[in-house]
Amino acid sequence: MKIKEKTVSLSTQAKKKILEYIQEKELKGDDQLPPEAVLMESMGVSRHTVREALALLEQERIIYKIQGKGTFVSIPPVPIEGGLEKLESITRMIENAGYEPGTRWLSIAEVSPTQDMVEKLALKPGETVVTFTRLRTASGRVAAYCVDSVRRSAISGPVPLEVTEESMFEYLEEHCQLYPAYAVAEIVPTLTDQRMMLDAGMQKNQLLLLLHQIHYDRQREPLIYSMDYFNPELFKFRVNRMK
Amino acid sequence: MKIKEKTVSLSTQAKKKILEYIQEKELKGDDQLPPEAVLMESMGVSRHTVREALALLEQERIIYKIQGKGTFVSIPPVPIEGGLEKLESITRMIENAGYEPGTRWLSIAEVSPTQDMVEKLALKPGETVVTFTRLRTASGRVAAYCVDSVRRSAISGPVPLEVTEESMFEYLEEHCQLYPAYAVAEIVPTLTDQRMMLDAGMQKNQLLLLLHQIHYDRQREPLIYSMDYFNPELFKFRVNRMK
DNA sequence: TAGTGGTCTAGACCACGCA
DNA sequence: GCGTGGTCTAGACCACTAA
Repeated sequence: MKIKEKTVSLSTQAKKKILEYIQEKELKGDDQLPPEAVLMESMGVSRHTVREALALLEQERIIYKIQGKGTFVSIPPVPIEGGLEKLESITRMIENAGYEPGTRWLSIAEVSPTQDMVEKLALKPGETVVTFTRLRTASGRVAAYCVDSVRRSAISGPVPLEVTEESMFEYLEEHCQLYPAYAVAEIVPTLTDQRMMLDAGMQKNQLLLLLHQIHYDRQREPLIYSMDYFNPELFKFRVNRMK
Repeated sequence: MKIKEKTVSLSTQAKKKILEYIQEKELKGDDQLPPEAVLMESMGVSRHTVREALALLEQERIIYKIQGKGTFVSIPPVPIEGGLEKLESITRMIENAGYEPGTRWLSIAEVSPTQDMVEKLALKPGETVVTFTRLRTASGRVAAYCVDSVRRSAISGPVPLEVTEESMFEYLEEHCQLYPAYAVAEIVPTLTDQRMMLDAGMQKNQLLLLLHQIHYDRQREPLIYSMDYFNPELFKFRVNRMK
């Protein structure tokens, strides 16, 4: 049996070659790359393809261009780390921070939506939601208190008693055919509330960062309403801001 | 005297035409746009140009594409509001929130940098920084406590006694030829500290959102080290997260 | 004026979704 | 199999920078 061949586009290959070139020549910040015409020839591809490769590198801030002057290597020539603007599962966030992700399930229940949920998820009158409440841990320490809700109709069959997937995204993709593509997150500084203190044994008045998110699919359909309370002692939240 | 003619690219014109088409036909969410071949013909441009126009619209999430099916209008067909990932001056943020921006200057002083500043701004040994401390107000209410530092050598002449520009960015661009292009922001939930309570008359233990930012120019040179403490009662901090 | 990146054209073939 | 968007080529002219 053959594994599906992934054909890599020429522009992606070209991008890789340019990166290797930077490595080989040990180019540092503000060093100039060869002009597009030279890259075309040396890689045997068209200018369009070269420019696509350069566009990818520019997006990752590995290079920058100045019209009339040339293309240059950014300083330092390593990509900056991803920030919050990149949508990732909490599992991945915990892994990226260098911890071992864990989950303690607190409850899965079908409940009436709040007014805010009705609006944000565009629920029909009388429609209920299923709410998943979990405590996420990072190498054993309390990392986040997560409350995620999806419309009842998204889940076929009875409300599950347990979910084995570590990541909520994985569960929703595999069992509900929900494919979140982007999210709008509101960031709110907050303190532990009564419920969390009981559920998770957290301290009173501990500072938390609430990520109040609505996840949407490619067609901008709202899928998930989530309230994730993060422990700021374990996570740094970064955002890369561009003009 | 003639004002500089701004030639608008064909792809930008094409983008505008497509937007007008959506308006005219009153296309709603998930409605299909004409295929690229038709757009080429009706607008009299090449496929490349059409695709550039569509790429711009896709970036703004006004449309989405599915290979093999077509191009569709997003629901709702309005661009989502900008979030934190878009770098803006605090002045603009206050204006966008619908308030009247104001500034109370607290101090401008040449000081020794902290160790963190030396690292983040890549300061030479012995180099000092100039720190601007301001209280920003929104229609009279306390909006943010801002502490911005730049390397001493960036400011020609003596340390200014006052700055008239409302926006720090404007001041730095016009007087120091510093052009911030992007910033890396760390988001930290925090409480009012002693200094702020004295300076700004804030309450003890009031929740704040600290945006700890380093601003860089196009060449990735660090320019500004800033610590902005925002009043979360006045601002919602949004981040648009993409997969 | 020479050299660079920015925009645009015309045409080709490929990969995917669907009937 | 057809129609869609995705990728790629070859070639042209424009706009900006610096000598």
